[in-house]
Amino acid sequence: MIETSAREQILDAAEKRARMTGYHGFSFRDVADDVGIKSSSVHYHFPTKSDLCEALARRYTVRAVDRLGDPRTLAPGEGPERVAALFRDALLIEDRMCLCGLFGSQRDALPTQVATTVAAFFQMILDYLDAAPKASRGSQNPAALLARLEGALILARTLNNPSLFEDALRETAA
Amino acid sequence: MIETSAREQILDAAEKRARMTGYHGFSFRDVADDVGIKSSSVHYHFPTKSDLCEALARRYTVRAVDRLGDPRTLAPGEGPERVAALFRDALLIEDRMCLCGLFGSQRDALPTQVATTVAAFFQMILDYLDAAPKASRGSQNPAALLARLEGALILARTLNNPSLFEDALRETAA
DNA sequence: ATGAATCTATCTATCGATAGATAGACATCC
DNA sequence: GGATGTCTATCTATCGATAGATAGATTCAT
Repeated sequence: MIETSAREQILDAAEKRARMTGYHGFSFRDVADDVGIKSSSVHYHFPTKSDLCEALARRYTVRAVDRLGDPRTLAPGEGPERVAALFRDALLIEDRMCLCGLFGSQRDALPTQVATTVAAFFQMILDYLDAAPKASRGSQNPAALLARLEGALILARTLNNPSLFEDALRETAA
Repeated sequence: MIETSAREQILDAAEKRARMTGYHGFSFRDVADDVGIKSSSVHYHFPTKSDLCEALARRYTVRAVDRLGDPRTLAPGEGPERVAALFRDALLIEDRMCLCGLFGSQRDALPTQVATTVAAFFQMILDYLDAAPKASRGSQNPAALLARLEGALILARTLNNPSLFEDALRETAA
C-alpha cells in the first residue's frame, strides 16, 4: 500500500479540480470530499485558499522543471519538443488544462501571491526555451511557442477535437 | 443622454466581470451593483446564470462577426490581420481576456449551453480564416493563429508585458 | 504525555434563485 | 374619457445551500 501524505493527496485533488474550474470553481469541501477528510483538515494544511493555490502553482512549476531537465544539456531543437510534450500530455493523458494557463487567464481575480507564482511558471518556461540550444533554422520565438501551446490546449478541449492541438503546432496551412 | 437598455447594461457589466474572473468568479449581486439595480432585476432579464453567460457569449460572437465582415471580400492576408486586431484591442484597449478564451479554458465547469456557444465562437473564427483569401506564401494554419492569439493574450497579461503579445505573433526567434 | 493531525460543530457571509408587492405605461372597452 | 385590465420592470424580503474560515475536543503515534 503506497502511503501518500495527506498534504499531497490534497494537492492532487485540488489540482485536478483547479485545472477544470479555475480558482473560484471549487471549494475546500470539494477537495476534502475527494480525499475523504473534512474541510477543516484541509485548512489545517493550507490555512487559506490563497495558500492552497499558491502551493498548487509552485508544485506545478517544480514538477515541470524536473521533467524538462537542464536546458544546456539538450540537443538542438529538443527544448521546444520537451515543452510541447508537457502540454500534449496535459491534453491527451491528463485531459486537463494547464494549471497556470487557466489561472493566468484569471489573473485579475487571483490573490497576488498566486498571480506572482503563475507568472513565475511562464517566465521559467521562457527562460528554459531561451537557454536551450536552437535548431539551426526555423526556431521559434519562445513566447510564440508557449502562447501557441496554451491556446492549442484551450482550442482542442473546447472544440473537443484533440487533433486541433497538432494542427495548431504546425507552421503552415493544410 | 444616451439611454442604454437595462438588458444591455447588465450584459456590459457581466462581460466586464466574466472576462476578468471567468464563470464562477462573479455573482448576480456584483453585476446588479455595477448597474445600480437589485440582483432580482438581473434575474428578471436572465433567469439563470447559464442564461446570462450564454447571452454573453452569443453577443460576443455576433459583435466579432460584425467587426470581421465578409471574409470573401478581403484582400489576401487581411483575414488574419483582422482577427489579430480583435485580440490586440482586447489586450491594449479593453485590458481584458477574450471571453471565450477564458470560458473555453473552463469548459469542464460550464453549463452545456454555454460551452456549446463558446465552441461556436471558435468555430466561427476558424471558418472565417478558412474562407479568407490566403496570402501567397507563409499563410498560417487557422488553428495555429487562433491558438497563438489566445495564448498570447494570457501570456502578455500574466507577465504584465504587452509587448509579449507582439513577440508571440512573430514567426522566428529574435 | 506531548505534539501533530483530524474531527465535530459552528460562524458569518454570500451564493443563485424565488415569491409577492408595487409603480408606471399602454391598450381596450363602455 | 374614465375605468379596467395587462404588461414591463423593478423592488423588498427571503429561501436553502454553500462559501471560506475558526474554536475546541479528540485521536494517535512517538
